[in-house]
Amino acid sequence: MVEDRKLAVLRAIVEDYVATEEPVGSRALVERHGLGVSPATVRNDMAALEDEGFIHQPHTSAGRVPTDKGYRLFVDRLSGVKPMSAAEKRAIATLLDSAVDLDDVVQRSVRLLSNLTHQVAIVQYPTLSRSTVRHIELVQITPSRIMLILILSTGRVEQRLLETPVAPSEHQLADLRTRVNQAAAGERIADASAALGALPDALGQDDRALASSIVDVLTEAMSDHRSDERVAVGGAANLARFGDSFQTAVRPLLEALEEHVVLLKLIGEVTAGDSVTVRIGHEGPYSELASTSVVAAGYGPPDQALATLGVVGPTRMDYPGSMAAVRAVARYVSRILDEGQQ
Amino acid sequence: MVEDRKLAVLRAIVEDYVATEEPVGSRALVERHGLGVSPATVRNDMAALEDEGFIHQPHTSAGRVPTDKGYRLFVDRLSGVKPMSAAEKRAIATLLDSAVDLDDVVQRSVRLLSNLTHQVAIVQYPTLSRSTVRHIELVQITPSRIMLILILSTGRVEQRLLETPVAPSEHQLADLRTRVNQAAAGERIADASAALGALPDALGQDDRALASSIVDVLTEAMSDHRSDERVAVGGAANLARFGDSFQTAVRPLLEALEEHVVLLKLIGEVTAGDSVTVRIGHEGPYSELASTSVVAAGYGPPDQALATLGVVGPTRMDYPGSMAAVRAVARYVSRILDEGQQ
DNA sequence: CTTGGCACTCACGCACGATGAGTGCCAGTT
DNA sequence: AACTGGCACTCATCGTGCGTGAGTGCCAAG
Repeated sequence: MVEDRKLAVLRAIVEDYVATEEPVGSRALVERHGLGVSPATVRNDMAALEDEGFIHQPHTSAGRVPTDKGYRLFVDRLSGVKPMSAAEKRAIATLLDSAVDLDDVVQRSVRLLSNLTHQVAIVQYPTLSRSTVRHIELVQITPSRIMLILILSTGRVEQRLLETPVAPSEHQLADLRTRVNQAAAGERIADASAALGALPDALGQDDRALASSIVDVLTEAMSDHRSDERVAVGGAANLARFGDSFQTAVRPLLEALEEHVVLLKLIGEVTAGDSVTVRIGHEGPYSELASTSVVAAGYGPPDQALATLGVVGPTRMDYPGSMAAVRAVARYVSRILDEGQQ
Repeated sequence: MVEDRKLAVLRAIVEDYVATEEPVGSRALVERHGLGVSPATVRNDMAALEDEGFIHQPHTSAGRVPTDKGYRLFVDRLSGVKPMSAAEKRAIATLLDSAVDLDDVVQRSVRLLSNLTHQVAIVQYPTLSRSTVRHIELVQITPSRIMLILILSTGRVEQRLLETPVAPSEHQLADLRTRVNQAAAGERIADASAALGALPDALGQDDRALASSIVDVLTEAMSDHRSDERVAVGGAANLARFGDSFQTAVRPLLEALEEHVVLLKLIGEVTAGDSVTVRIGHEGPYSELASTSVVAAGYGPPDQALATLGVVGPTRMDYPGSMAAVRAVARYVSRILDEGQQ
């Protein structure tokens, strides 16, 4: 089928261009890949592919380069996900298994992803919104200061310092500790906030002021969007491999890497739970990043994605490999979190 | 004095080169700066300066460029610290004053420093070693799991999860909580570790196993060097301004930015408490970073530096401005920490 | 010690032509 | 209808040569 060969040609162009970083010509194509036709035939196919917008030549008498549309077709229909080697799987497992806490898991994942893909890796910390309250602790630091510690099911710990005008008694504090835990422990963030909100009214005059300031701080900590926006970034040194187009491509990306909100928007909008999402060049929300692609996946419990992770790189990147790495890491992290939570 | 003018010429060369990024010639010098002599005179001085190793010409018929030795002399004797403007001081104060916790202070400082200097900023989190234990909390999460929370005087909170073979009783846990706090609260890390180590022996058979595993985890958390190595990095986008020499200068730096140990070594070794340390080019410990300079200062209580912060940039950088910014931020952070601790 | 003058060096920019990779098209073959 | 060989054409790249000018070093005079 001629149509099949055209797709094979596109695949070959993408693979060669990704490998060599140079426009690929008809002769080189037939030599490197074993398509059993002559360069002239390939040229015809190339002309057709160019008409359809899948490839593009930088200038006359140069080879062809895939367009964003070409990469899209490649990713959707021509590539599949390259399976990870057993050694890689083992490396992932052992590295992540030896993580000691949530922060460690996230940091190791970033490192892992950037090492596996040789690209910039981004891992979002698990969001608060879907997690539940595991425990609330009130600790008297000084007579006029209480530290509130909020422990969530994901293992995240939020702490807040509270100044009190009058020093509460030991007994009073113990009572409050019991009450807030009864109200909030085991509940989802949203429900816990509501339950806590009703708490002060049920108390006597003496406790009410203290209780309500504690509740205020706790609800603030729960709704704190700062935590939702936390991400870890790694492998920025791989940007040095960008080759050409430093100023046009690397600089905006470096800037984006510091704007965590931007990063989250890049990585986010992952559709289903397990599948890997690929966003190619201009498909993304930022025009400055038109020459970068994003490969991302959600992680967390099977039914609900807690957060996302992924890699960012030039549109000319190894999609099958990156997709495989992202998917594998996402799965392992999900499993680790699941075990840690039981 | 002719010697004085030579120094003035050196200063002018450094300033112009920093500003324009191009080798500076004799004519441009006398025009831009008001030295009341002719280009020929300046040329003589330049020749002398070159003989002494303070400047260097990339090739015949090009202007002069400062050497590391030239920058060193400039920093030591010719520049002084450019005072911050009132507006800048206010910006620092308001930004840092509105930080909510230790992490926030550090993150705001990084942002501040990189914005003020247009360079890569690095802030080390306060070290554990000199801080004291404020409180230890034991929280029963599930029957077989205890969460240990270690609160330090710097505001840092370390948490560890502990699996217990047998579920301790509520009363048992409360007793242990009291004991560990009696032993450790208020003590320095090192002393607290020692005091805790002796604790299990003073207990009855039943409690001893549990106590010793708790103590083990706590001492591990206290001696955990991971925490000592934490740093925040910001302003990496400023690397895009490096102009030439991307591969030679930016890449190793990008790599270093991910190796926090390397960063600490770069920033560290700050001599006195308050003064600003400058390390120029090859003076640093890494040959790959020969074309970068570091401006750093310690912060913390007046007598003892808790940690360091600073900026990293090309040897061709605005030393007076950077030194001013680093010093100002270090002072403000010290003050904030001091207040927060009282 | 400073200065004007002068010869000299050499990076930089530009034009020019040769080279060759790669293309598009067409006529012939299967 | 699909493939192939041939051929003319385009054009980026590279090396060469040359003019220009910024900048220097040196020297003799002030």
